[in-house]
Amino acid sequence: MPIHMLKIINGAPETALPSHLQRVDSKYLQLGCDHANKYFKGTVTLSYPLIKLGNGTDSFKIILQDMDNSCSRTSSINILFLGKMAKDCAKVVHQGDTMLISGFNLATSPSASEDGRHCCHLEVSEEAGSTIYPVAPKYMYTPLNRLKGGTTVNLYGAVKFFKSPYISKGTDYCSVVTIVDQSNVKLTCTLFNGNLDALPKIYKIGDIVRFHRIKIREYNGQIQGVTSIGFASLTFDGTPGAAIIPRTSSKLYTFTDEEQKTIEELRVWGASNLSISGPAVKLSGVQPKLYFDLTCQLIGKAEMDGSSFLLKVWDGTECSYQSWKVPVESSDLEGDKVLIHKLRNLTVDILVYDNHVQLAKSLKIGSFLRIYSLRAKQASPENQADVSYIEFRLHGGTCYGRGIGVLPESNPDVKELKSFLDSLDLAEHQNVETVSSMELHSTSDSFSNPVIYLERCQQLSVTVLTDHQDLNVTAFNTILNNHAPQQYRIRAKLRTFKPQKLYQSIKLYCSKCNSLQEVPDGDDFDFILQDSAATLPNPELHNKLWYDSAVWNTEHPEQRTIAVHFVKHNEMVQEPGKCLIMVEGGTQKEILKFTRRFKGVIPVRSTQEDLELLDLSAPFLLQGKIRHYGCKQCSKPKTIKSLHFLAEEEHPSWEPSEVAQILGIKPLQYVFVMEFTLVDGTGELDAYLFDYEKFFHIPASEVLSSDLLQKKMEATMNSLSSPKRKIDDLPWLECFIRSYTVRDGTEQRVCYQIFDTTVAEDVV
DNA sequence: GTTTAGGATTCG
Repeated sequence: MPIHMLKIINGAPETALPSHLQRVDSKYLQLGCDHANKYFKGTVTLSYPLIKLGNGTDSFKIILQDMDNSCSRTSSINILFLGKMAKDCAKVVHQGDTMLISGFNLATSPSASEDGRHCCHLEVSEEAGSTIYPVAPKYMYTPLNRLKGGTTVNLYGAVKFFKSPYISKGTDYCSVVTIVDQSNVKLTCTLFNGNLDALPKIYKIGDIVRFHRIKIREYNGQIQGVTSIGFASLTFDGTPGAAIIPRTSSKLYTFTDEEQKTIEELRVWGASNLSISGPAVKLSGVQPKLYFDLTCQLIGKAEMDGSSFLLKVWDGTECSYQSWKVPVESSDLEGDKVLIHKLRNLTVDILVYDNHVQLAKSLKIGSFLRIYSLRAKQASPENQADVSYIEFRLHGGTCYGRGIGVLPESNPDVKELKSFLDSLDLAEHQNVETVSSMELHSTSDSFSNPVIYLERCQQLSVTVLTDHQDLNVTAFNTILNNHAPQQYRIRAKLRTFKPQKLYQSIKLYCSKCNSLQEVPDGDDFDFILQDSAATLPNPELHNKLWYDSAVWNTEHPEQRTIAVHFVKHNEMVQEPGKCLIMVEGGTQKEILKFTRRFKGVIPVRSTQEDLELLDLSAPFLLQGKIRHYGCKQCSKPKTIKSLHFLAEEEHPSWEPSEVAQILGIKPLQYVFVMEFTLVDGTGELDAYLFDYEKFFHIPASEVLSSDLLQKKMEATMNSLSSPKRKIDDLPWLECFIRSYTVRDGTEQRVCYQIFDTTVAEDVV
């Protein structure tokens, strides 16, 4: 390249100039003289547009003035750049520039009589062996707090914000850059150029830019910078101490030692005055609801519709969340199909929209990209809040710098990414395939086919997670190898469950002593009632201050005395719907009749001093169809008298828990206890369901007394699993499970329990 | 020597 930048310090150009060259005064530029070891020095007073000559050669004409002999008429001379040099110089030569030219041809100027300049002109071309030494002008840089509208200035600044060049609605690329300097004043510049390379190559907040010939003007009361003719820029990495390598498309630029100092000072200032983000987010670290910049490699792309475009990218890490797969015909996908399939667990699909489509189309497979302000959106199919996955979208517009930038291979981040990608053992990320490829030979079950397995992972689950949405799905083969206790999110199918007779799943649980017991059946209650009927009601205990009593005798089928005590409120017996009663001597049938009319029924018997509760195998309270039991081990029943404290409350609610507490009863809770045998394609495990009502959306307490609820539960279980259906046809369940250890004799065993999981509403 | 955009996210 015969254009050599000349470093000029204190106006002395000789540093980089070959020693054999000698300066020639314009008056000695004469035909017939030997100029082989001469150079001409001049300043550009005028430049003409680049034109093509009749023979197709490019030609660029400027006028150089020898400023040291400017009084002479011949000090102005026409210079003709020809061929490639014309093109190169037309881009970089500006009025006011000073340059040295050697190896030129001298020819008679055809226009000398009209323009009054030197009678010869210089022809400058590669063919002639010309070399140009532009002289670095002494550029002045304006601090950002000294800017005035209507001027064209040179600036230095640290990048506070930028939009990577994008295709504007006009004819050019556009890049918006906000810079700031030590004056803490910022300037937003709107830069246009039809040539992408002419815009600054900014990759990160904190990069340092140098703008030459940027126009300052006012817009909406604010100062802004805009590109003007001759705009040029240099960009430097903003990391303090990093090598100072200018990024520019310019073949020709000045750069002095002094400027190195400016850059380093700005770097250091920026490091503590700009919000420079921490380590870049990798796919493995992506969090939902996040906007982030992704540095990645493009491995596939496909046109979707006019307003969206698919990019398949990877960064060598596996996204820790399930990410969406955009359905696309293989034939519509550009890229190496084998590679795309091989990397399918490591790639993510990104849909880019609107204005980004055009740029996306032009991206080359294999190129390294930085996608700015990419949205990681957590999404779920309708009514399936538990099935969440991440959608990667680059929304339309350029807000917050949203866009796509192509990074050169020389970029340090790209170098790092490349060597990381090269170091990857891809087999590690294909465990699904490894496991199933063996199984594929023995079964056609698509459950073990990796592709279908992955597709299935995106299918709806019949269960919903009520918490821990951020947890990732863990495969059974991992869980089964881990130590307890841990918590996992799983995705599996229900191969079978116990008990098959669903009513047997209802148990009574004491949260104090952790005991589980069967729900007593009606016969037990009958037996206890009969036993207590042998004790006659004590008349001394009738009609107390806080209850009224009614007593009657029955003859058939046997002789009995029944006493009903109506608990009063404000010295009045309340309407039946609000009234709690205590019953002595009744049968189960009679008591159940009372439960239909009264707020609550407490079966009691008389002692000499007070009424007391029956044996705790009988319910201590019946409300509606629900029988409330107490724990025999943990309860210390008190006499019934204590109940009047509740009766005196302003609005006695007769909540079972309150009744229990005042009577010294530790109430038992109804629970579903089931064992689910789950399979996920990588293994099988048994997990207990221990649940009051959340899982089935049915209170365990009500199931035994409701045919309807039992049918509902049966229907639910049928939809989750059925021995008649193939495992393939069974739906997915997404659950949280926790592992824990139990001592089984001398051995420790790991068990699993389902929690924070419910059956999806539309399944029930 | 025009226009583009002129910072400030969420639909797909």
